[in-house]
Amino acid sequence: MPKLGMEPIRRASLVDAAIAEFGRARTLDATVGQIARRAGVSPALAHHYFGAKEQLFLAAMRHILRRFGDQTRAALKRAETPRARLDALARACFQPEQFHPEVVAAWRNFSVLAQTSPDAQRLLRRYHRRLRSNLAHDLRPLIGARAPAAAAGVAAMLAGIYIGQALNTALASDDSAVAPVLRHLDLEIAAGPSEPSA
Amino acid sequence: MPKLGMEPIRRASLVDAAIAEFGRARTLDATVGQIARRAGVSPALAHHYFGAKEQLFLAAMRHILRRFGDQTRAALKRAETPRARLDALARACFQPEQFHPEVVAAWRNFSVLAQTSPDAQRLLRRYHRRLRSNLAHDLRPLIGARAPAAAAGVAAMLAGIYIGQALNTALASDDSAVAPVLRHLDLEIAAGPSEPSA
Amino acid sequence: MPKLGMEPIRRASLVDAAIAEFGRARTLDATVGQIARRAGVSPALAHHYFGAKEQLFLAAMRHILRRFGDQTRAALKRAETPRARLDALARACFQPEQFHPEVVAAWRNFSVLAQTSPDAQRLLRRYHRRLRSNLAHDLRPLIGARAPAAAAGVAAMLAGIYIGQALNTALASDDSAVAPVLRHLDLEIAAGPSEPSA
Amino acid sequence: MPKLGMEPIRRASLVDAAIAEFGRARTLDATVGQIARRAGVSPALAHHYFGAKEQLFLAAMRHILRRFGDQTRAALKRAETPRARLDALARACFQPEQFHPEVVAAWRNFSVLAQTSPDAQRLLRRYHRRLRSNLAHDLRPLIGARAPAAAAGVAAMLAGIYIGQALNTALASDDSAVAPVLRHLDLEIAAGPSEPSA
DNA sequence: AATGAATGAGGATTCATTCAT
DNA sequence: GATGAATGAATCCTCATTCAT
Repeated sequence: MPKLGMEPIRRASLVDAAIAEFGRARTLDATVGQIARRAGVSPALAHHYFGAKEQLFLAAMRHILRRFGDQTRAALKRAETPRARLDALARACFQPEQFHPEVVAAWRNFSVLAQTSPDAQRLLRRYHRRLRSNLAHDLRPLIGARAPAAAAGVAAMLAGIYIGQALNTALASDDSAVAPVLRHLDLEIAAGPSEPSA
Repeated sequence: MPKLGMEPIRRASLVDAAIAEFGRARTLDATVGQIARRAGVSPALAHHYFGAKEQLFLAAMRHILRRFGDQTRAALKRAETPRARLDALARACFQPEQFHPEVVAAWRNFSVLAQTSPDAQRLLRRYHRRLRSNLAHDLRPLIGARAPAAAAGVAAMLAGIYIGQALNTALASDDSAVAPVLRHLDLEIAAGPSEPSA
Repeated sequence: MPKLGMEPIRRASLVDAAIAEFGRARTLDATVGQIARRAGVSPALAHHYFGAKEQLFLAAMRHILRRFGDQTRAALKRAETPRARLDALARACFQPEQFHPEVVAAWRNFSVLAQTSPDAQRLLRRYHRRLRSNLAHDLRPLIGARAPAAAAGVAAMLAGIYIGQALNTALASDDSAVAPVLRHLDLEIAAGPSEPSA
Repeated sequence: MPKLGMEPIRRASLVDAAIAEFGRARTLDATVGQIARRAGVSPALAHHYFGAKEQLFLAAMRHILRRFGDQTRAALKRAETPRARLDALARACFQPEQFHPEVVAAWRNFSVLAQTSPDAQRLLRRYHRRLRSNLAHDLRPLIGARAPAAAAGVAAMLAGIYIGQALNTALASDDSAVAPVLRHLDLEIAAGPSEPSA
């Protein structure tokens, strides 16, 4: 019983199914067939709406990134001082959702896909750029010209902790994850603006 | 013309071929056939010696990790103070070889493989554990009880920077890569042992 | 906004689109989807009007044959002697339009289709029969009873030259194409009616 | 029970199966699966030996052309005068084998394939070139400078008759097929060398 | 009159792996 | 010790076609 206006519904449910399937088949090879079956449609429909597997993967990752962005923005709005905003940013990266198996797997998929797909690479780089730029923006009032370099350090630490956590099957609470980052922020800020950064 | 004692030679050349093939096919799908062809043998021989593709991949990664370990130990031997050893450790992670395309690709392969292969996961965890333990060992004389927590932060930053670098096609010189880590070490050490870590 | 009387318009535009698409995809696999898109309608509409892909292909070929027939008849009307009519017939087969890529491709499609579709086969045979009959009609005053056999020879040469030309990407001017045929006509006519044909 | 030295056997049987399958599925879409099944092997083996469907098709056509060439050369050897050789050439084109359904279908396949495959196009052109050159070689002693033009006419007639015959399901005996060509040869030769060809 | 929705069937191709030699 | 032979299983993708709207 075909109905009109199904496109957005199908797209969304295929994207959801893709993410869920990433989590299940920890391997990268979530197939179009599996995803479609989970979404309750035929594989042909997935191709009809997304054109190719890669596009479906990309759409799934965009979905995750969009949600991450929304949460981050919301957290930033609630913070009032630069330091509070930096904390919020760090904590946003380690929200429980980010450690759901399917999200972790999606990130892994994504970083692999970025090796071959220019679209994925662009998306991934944009994400990193934004994160660094956000960090630098709030570091500037506190440490001045050293902000960009410090932002890079913080961003690296965030990324490193994320994959470290993602490697352990038992995932730590976000608080223990975020601690080293907060510590690093403390140290950088305490060092003050005068000191030249490497 | 079968010869005696070929086993170690064949194994080594298959491992080399696997690593080389990882670099060529940026995708994960280096096939047994391609690897065998590069090694100048039949795919059947690869199975004969390694049993399965996964084992060949693992052997390749072990090879890379062993070389990394050797280089690290050598560098540590040349350093005399704890701080010098910490520097050496950090620099070892960013030696040019670590950024050769095939090594980067091998790491990526490896982290994916670790999701499904218990052997790979064990190997990967052991590597991380050793790195953190090495760092903590040399941090202890400088900052005391805070050493383990600080080691985790440093290790995370190392990992984060590595993937960040690996994502860029144009790879930075190891000096700019190591800078944020040295900076972090400076800050942690300057803070001294008294201060409690988060 | 469905309108009345759209049927002939849609049919015509689908037929045109089919022919155009034959030219574009040199392969036989012009798909219903591509044709419909080019015609600015949905694939479902093509089925609505033509029932099946094959019927659409047939309609396209009928369209081409009808145009060819019209041009031929017009050329014949302008000719006054039997010999002039034979010339006109030969030249009609090599009019520039017959070498437009889409027409060449349509002929190829058609001759393939004729292997499986009785309708197409019937159409193709009728075309050949008419051509031979036309040739024989004008040969009879010149060579008498040998006319049918000679017509077969001329028709064969016409067909052979057409595919020969169609095979070369650079298509010769119609004059060089028609020359062997005119030559053959000259010879047959010069031989006169008395001589028995094989 | 795999045996050694199977490659040539498998290749040959796949080529045979392909030709047979061309005849059965009058359509162009003889699938690799069908061909492989007929040859008693898996589709994967067909790919193993031929790399791709197109190459298998090409090999099949080369096989047919080679046989045709062999027969032609044999017939030419038995002929002693130029005229006898021309007759032999014409008759060779219409030997019963050339009208076996699978051979007719292979030719059709081939001419379609030539639209998209440079390899097929090259092969097809070479065949035509050789035929014309053979004809011209034996026409020269009889009609001098007009030989090339006359050869083109004869070749066209041969091709035209072939497809004409191939279109009829009931295939005529080779004698009635070759008659118009012999007739044309008679006329051209009777006209002698002096007359300029168009 | 027209279409968006949906699919079943199928097809080329790839690949790890097995086994007799 | 080494390999050629062979395949089963899987995957992405395409397309004509149908149907409710």
